[in-house]
Amino acid sequence: MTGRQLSEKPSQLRSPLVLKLRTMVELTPGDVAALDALGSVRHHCAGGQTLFEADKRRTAAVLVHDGWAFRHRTLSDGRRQVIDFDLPGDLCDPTVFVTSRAGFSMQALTALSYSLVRAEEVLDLMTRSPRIGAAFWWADAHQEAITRAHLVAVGRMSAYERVAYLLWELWTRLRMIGLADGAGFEFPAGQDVIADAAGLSYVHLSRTLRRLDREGLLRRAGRNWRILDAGRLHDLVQITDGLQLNPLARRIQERLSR
Amino acid sequence: MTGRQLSEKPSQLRSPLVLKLRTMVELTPGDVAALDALGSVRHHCAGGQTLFEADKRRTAAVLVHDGWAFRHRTLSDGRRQVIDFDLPGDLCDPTVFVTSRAGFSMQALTALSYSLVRAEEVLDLMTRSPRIGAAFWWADAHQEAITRAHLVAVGRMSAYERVAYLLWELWTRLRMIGLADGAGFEFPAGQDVIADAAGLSYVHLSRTLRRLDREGLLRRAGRNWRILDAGRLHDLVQITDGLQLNPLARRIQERLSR
DNA sequence: GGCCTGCCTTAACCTGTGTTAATAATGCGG
DNA sequence: CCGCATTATTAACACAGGTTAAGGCAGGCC
Repeated sequence: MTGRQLSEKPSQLRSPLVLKLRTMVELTPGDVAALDALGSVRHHCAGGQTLFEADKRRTAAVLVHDGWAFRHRTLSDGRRQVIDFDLPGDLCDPTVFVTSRAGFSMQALTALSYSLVRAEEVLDLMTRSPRIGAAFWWADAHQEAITRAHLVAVGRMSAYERVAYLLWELWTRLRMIGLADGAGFEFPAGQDVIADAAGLSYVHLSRTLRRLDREGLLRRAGRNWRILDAGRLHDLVQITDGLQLNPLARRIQERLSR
Repeated sequence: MTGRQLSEKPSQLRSPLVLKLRTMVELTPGDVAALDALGSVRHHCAGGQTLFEADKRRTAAVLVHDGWAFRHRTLSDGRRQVIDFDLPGDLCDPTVFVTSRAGFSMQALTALSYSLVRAEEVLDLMTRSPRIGAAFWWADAHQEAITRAHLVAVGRMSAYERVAYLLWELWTRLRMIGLADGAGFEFPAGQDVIADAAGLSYVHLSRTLRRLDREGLLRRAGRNWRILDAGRLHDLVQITDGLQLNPLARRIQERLSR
């Protein structure tokens, strides 16, 4: 829409990748330009499309610009665990830069606009700027924290708590990128997918959502979900680390920018 | 024991950190010397000791030289999920280099010999050598893969499969570092800890281990566990990624060493 | 050697979640 | 606005795994 300018673009027009990495590591204008270039070629696909599959070789990460996707692993008999949802600005997964095979499959949930970030380009950038290396590593660590909390939820929480946890996580992440407000958010996933994320059957997920409704925590109208009682929801959740951004970044930045 | 020599030390005397990182990224003698220095101060603690706690600030990672530890997250009512076991050579967790608070607690399982690797030192090293940065990042990505597979196991596998999965994971990792052979391994954890790793009650874990025994897959004598039928065990497991080392490293190395 | 203490095992029982299947919404193309 | 296909809900039932509690066994200590 707006032409590229020589000076700083207004941040609204920045690639979501830059916005995200920049929250953690202070980037020089040169870094920003290099990162912007990474996300410059846009691809599109329809909802339901598979972007890559587990155990296949890969040389590029997927940077989501617009739409939702999810990553999952499916066992030979069809049982499926959704690892995580991917939102605009998410890099799925940064691990590809140091690893050659995907540990999971990735599928678009809605129509998706994305870029492919080639591992070689990132490694080149790393050589030139340790700040960029740290920023990508941080993005990876952030995902790791999310996965870890997910493991705790699935391993040790009841269905009710687990679903609350998932809602909380998504709501928090969406608010961070301006796609949700204090009231709630649009959640484009079907209950089968949500159930596979929570490690529940879709029947029990439905029961559980109904209970959240009945008890006044959540109200749904189609894909529009409203949080009615954030306080009680948070009480159920307990683990909220892995979601908050992390102030050590300032320290990293000082170290690396010398 | 043996004095430090000017030339290459025999690899048996190398820090397990170097051995591990080197499997992935080709390191220069300078890199190796720098990494060796990281693990030079040894600390010791008794089994059961807590090394750090979730949500507390940290500035150093723990590098295990000898003994077992585990990382876990405990909910306010005492329910506990073991995230992972830490074996000699493991860096727990590399995430600290880009993150300021632990997402979990760490506890020694046996008497432990370890070093503290300060984030600042690693960041300094990264500035000097992108290879070292990539190596640490890889170590982090490797842990992430393990956690992810663990999530799938806990979320979507039956108790029987899940325990098989855990055994397989530990056995594989122990063989990689020469602490297990084709027959089995020493597993110093009590059943309460193993149960919390599998996301099961210790009673059901006991039942499940008995079943593995009854069906001829596993035989235990105290802490000594022997795998009797690796083939059938592997069939139960399905997911084995995250365990194999990864040949992309060669590519990284080429890129970074120019 | 006997006791104590901390595991591990077993049994009986209970409950949360899965399964199957029928019904009700919802959304979509014509 | 109707009919079809998909997705969500509900109900009835089954079962994996949790809970409680009672032994058993081994190792450490006096």
